[in-house]
Amino acid sequence: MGSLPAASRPPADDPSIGGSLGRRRPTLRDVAALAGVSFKTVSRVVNGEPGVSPAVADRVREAADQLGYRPNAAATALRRSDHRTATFGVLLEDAGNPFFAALLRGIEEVARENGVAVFTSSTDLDVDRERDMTAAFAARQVDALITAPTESDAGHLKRALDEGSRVVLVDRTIDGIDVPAVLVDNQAGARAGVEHLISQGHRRIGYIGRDPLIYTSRGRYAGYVEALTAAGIAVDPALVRREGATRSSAHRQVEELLDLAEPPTALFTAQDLITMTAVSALQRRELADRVALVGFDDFELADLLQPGVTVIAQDPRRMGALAAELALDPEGIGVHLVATQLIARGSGEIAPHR
Amino acid sequence: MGSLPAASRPPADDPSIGGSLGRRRPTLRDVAALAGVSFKTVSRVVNGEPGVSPAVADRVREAADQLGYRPNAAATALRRSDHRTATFGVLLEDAGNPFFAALLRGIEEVARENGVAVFTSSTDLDVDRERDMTAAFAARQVDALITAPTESDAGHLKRALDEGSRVVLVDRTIDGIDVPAVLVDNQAGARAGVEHLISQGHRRIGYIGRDPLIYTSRGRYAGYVEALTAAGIAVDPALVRREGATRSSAHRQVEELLDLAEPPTALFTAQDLITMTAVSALQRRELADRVALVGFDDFELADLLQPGVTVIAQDPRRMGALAAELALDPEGIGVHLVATQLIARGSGEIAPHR
DNA sequence: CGAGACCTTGACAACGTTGTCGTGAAGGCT
DNA sequence: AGCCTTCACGACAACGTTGTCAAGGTCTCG
Repeated sequence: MGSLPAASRPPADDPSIGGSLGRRRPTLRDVAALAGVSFKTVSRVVNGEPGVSPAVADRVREAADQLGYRPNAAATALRRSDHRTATFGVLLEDAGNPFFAALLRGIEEVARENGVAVFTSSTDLDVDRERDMTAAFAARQVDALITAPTESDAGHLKRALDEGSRVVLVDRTIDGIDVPAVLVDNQAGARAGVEHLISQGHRRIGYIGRDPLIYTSRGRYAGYVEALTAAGIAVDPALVRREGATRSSAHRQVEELLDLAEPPTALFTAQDLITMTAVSALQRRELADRVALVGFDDFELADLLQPGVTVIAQDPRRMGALAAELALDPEGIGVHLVATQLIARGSGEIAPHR
Repeated sequence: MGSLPAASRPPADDPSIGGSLGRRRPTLRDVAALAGVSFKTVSRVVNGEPGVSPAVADRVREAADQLGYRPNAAATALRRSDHRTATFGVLLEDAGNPFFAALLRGIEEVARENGVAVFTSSTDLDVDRERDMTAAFAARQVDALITAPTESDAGHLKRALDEGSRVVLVDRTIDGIDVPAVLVDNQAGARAGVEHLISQGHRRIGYIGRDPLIYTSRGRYAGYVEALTAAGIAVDPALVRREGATRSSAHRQVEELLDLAEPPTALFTAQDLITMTAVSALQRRELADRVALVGFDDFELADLLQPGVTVIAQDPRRMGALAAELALDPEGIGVHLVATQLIARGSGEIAPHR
């Protein structure tokens, strides 16, 4: 939205200094000198503490505006007894993946509304990187670390807790640590998706997921098994692929299933990138209209493909917002489940073909 | 060894390795006490400064490891004469948009390799939000601010410069400030896209862009005009829409063009979201095979749509990496152009229909 | 009109680190 | 042997802020 430039406050009216270099940032003492009070009084005014007469407070505010005073965040963080920094660290698998990108936006939104700045980093499921960034964020004394942990020990998170940061898990949880979490019921979601396929008459349903080390992968596979079992269909290991976590591993596994002598009549794909890979493979083989497909995670353009892709949609933005609220609330606790939703668009409503 | 209450501060000469909660973070002094040296010596070892004998250095490192010492970032930032914080601020339009998400990943990558933590925020083109977050990042003394500025005055960026942060522009530039920038030649890219349509025989080519306040919108429109003019085709204002910057404004404008009594035979869409909107509208009207389409920005699944969508692709990840390198290099300077590339996938190769 | 309570303000220490300088010991040179 | 340099290390100030406490003034009330 092209909003017009709003009224802008000019910085210090100091045209004398042409060179931008070397100008020291004004401190409490500078403001105090200009206002003719002690620097502690300025501190009080800036922080809205009581005990300053209105007249003095006005004078101080004027001086602060004139100099363009801004508190030094490092000094504040260093000195405050509660060690609050108004900063979160967010550690997700991949900020480039639309699911996590939306999740990040949800966090950002709530953080901004509360004056909190957000550190971000992507782990790409690399445990070392995760540990390094956790340490980097903890060293910067983030008030909270919001993370989708890679499966490993929780030591680094415990340590972050020890050092005074809150920890909130999102999308994934991990044993050995008791912190609030925002999750979806992966098992129920996947079960609903597979049941949807079964209700179309499918009995040979392929499953393509990611490494069982990933928390979400386990739940989704359990939902697949549960749906089949409930329908009296035996789980055929030949139709199950759950290795790796990359595009190329997804690609390979999709091809493997379709290359079977007796290929599945439907596919359940357990993540957005896998679903896209499956669409690609089905299209290339001109099977998009013959093999049914339901994917976990909604994604952009799913409705514009031919056929539209039926998905189990999450609400990552909401998950992020919820996680941020838990991070803000010192009393925040417990596991919060966000609902999934089946969105039928065509690919999941294809009847079995041989 | 349980000092239970958190209120009192235990003397730090307690080398027990118990995982007690609320444990105060060890400081230089704690390590020094354990190693039997002065805290300044520990500081030297930690920072790899010379002037410490190997034997003492080993002893110090051992003590630091045992206590799990980590430097306090706030104290360092406060005290250092160069005010480096090993922190960047990144301010983009929308971390949820795949273009900016990839750009962010590019920045993250380079930052991580150099031990730099990254603050992120999305502006949604809101000038106030942009100013607020710039201020929030500057208050935290980021070493560099990497931003795709919303069109407005550069005052807040100048001020960030004044306060000692480097500023690097990415994707967009702005007048009144002389800082390094990573851009693409929007005009040349758009021109190539429109020429591609002209070469298929199109002469009624619609243009759907965003508010001209956005830097990239101006260049892309100029490329459209340039291509038409070079081919001797008059620019027909009836075929041009460039208002707003939202999905709904894009949607409305696409519909308007297609509703014309004499609609265009081809569309040039100046941004990924607009392109997706156009695909959606064309599909709904069953015109996807009759109206040609070239879009600026590549996007996921563009090759799987029917027809595949011809685009002018950028390389946002590389743009981000380049911007981060410029941010790291105190000598970094100048405008860096990253090439665009036309990727033909079908939609841009449709011949004119009436 | 005096005593106590309250209000406003300032002086000062402290947070954990880096930068500057001093000091004593060891080593090199004539 | 005497002097100067170098080396290893420590003492201390300083960064800009918040927390604690005390000083001085004003107000209330008996």
